[in-house]
Amino acid sequence: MAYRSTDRVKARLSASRQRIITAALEIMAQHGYAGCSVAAVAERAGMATGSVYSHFPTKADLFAEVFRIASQREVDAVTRAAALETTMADRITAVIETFAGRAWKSPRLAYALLAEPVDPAVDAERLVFRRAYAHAIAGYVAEGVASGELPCQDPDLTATALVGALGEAMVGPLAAGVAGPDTIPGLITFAHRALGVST
Amino acid sequence: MAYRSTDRVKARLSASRQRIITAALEIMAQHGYAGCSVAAVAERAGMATGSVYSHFPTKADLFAEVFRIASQREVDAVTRAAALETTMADRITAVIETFAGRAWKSPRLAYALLAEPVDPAVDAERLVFRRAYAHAIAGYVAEGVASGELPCQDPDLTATALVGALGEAMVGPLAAGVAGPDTIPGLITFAHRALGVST
DNA sequence: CCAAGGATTGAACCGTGGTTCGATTCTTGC
DNA sequence: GCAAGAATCGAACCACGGTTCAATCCTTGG
Repeated sequence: MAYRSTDRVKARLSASRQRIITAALEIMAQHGYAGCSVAAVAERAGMATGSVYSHFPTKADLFAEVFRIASQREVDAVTRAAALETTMADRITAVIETFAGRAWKSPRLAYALLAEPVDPAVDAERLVFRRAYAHAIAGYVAEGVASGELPCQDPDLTATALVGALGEAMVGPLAAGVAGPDTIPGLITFAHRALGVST
Repeated sequence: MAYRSTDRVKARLSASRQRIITAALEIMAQHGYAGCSVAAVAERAGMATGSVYSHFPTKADLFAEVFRIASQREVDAVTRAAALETTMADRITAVIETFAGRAWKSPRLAYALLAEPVDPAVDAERLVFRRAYAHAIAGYVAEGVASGELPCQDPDLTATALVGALGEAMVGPLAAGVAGPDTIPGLITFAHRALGVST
């Protein structure tokens, strides 16, 4: 019995935490990190500004977690899509289509995750994001090299460069606000060539 | 005679401007944009903080110009190096070696130009920087496609992606502070494959 | 040599937005 | 019910750094 109440408290606590994080994600998707003042997040979460600080020691900590969650979501989507394919070519295609497709659907969020100016502490989390992508892709590359489907190469370097290429090709249009998914085929060709997929 | 004095004043004016810009560049190369408070720049330029504002209306304006100059320098170095070569393969090699080599020599400056958080107004200038690189590369690609040295492709997209790839491959190490020029050969191979240079 | 004009100074100002903290409300256990 | 304690509130606080401006110094023309 004693712990029932404790549990309830904890449940409420994490409920508030959750509300904060959700609010932050929604605002990011709508107005980017720029719109995410602590006050704005608190308001959308339906609480006072100060209350945020009983759940997170600092704004940077809050957004480090927010970025972590959002990034994980993206990476998961990409790896899930890639897992459905068997050949290297198809996997890479799936990676790009998923990555780019999701970015076009939530351009503001994509821009925030990829390139928007943020606190250095949050920026570090973004680096983790990019590295997670690179890591996933590096796995596929290594596999492809091992199976002979791809020429010999440093999987890590290739993957990093590929992430950079994708990011750059997206950010320009995303920042400009104008663009469509019409660059995707070109990107796929580029990636295939870069990896050395036998045609 | 009347204009002699005017000229002298102008000369002094632009001399101060020059000193400010030089100071800003030096501090950027040493401590990045983060170290570039107006006060710090003014001190290194040997003048009072307020004097900066008789030469630039705003900090953002000052650094827009600083970024423009630094970027131009980089792009020039790369195009100059590329111009010495004749085949596409050699040109791309020159581009990467120059770009990366210079970055390794002034990592703090490279990081500032490529990725460090800055005012949005300055960020815009950075976009110009990247596009200038991409534009130069796109020219080579188009040439290569026309001459049949490269397979058919959208030169702009390839160039943009390549700039992103180079940037990403550099920024990680640059941000971490630890790295050497040992990734350059790998990058060159990547770029050659991505462009479709016949081997 | 002297006034006039402009450049230079640097301390004070101010807007922004993250952070704090004492007062208040709500929940919990007796 | 009632006291103890936690969670919440939100207005006040504060640091930071870009910007301003009245006083000062130099140069220039007569």
